[in-house]
Amino acid sequence: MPDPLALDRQVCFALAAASRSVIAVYRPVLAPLGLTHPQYLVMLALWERSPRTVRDIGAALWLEPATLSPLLKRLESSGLITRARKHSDERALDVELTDSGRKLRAKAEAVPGQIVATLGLDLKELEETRDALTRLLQAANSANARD
Amino acid sequence: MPDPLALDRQVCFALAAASRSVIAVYRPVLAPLGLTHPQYLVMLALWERSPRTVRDIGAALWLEPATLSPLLKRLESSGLITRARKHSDERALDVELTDSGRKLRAKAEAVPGQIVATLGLDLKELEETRDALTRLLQAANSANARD
DNA sequence: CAATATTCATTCGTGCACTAATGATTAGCC
DNA sequence: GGCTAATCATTAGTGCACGAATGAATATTG
Repeated sequence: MPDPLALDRQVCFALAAASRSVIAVYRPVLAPLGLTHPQYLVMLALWERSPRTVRDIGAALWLEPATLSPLLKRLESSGLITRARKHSDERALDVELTDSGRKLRAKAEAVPGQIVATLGLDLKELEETRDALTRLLQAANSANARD
Repeated sequence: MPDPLALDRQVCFALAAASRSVIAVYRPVLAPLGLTHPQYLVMLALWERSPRTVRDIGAALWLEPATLSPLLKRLESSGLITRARKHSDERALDVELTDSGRKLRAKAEAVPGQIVATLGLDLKELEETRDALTRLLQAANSANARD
């Protein structure tokens, strides 16, 4: 009878460790862009659509506004975004790309290829893993919403 | 032509978001045990073998000593472990379970089942995802060791 | 055996990430 | 129109997580 508490049988351990380790692969790749990994994800969200509110970005990335608030200030002081209250609703904050922020996209386009090459994994397997993770994310989000 | 920077195509996003969201599922389950998720992983490592040094635990969990040092102090003040210099090598620190720490294992045995039930996912798919993540972890660790 | 290098844990500084509390603004309702 | 409730971002507080620097102890090497 296998031990259900064995470390190498835990999904949560494989998940947490893989997440940290893959982010570590991104670190030297993103450093020349002046971005951390969470900042990179925010930029991906803004390259898809800008301006967006803090809440909207949080919904896309599954991050709390409390997490984004200081992060966005750092992106602002890096000159990649602007932060300004929405005219139609003074509670909300419009986060918008600057020219510099838009320009950064060209450099970022090389990132995914570099990561895949560094990992040295089959692209097909990588995409299957991503889809499995997306299903897991949905299941976990449903569970968290139920509580 | 699909956009390679689209958020929902990024493995790193699915990975990071799933990791955070699954840990959020653990939170209410671990709270009655007085443990955070990283603390839970350290306890798993110690239930497999005790005493262990900081470095040894770090190697098992892929965590830096700088991360573990304060975490272990918190586990010590919770009364679950003891911290003492090794006699054979005064540089190293022996981390050892207390009676209270050993006893906690009984309660922890219910955790994996609760999580799987809450996620409501097929156990077989979950194990396949775990194995895919383990391969990804190894690939990322190899890449990080190469730099 | 003595100088040097390595190893181990810790501390410091920075940056997430979450919960709970706060304050400002808007929406809903009588 | 004014009360109440909901919504939005921010702040405070706690706990990871990492790189770099530190200091103590052990290995290694000339």
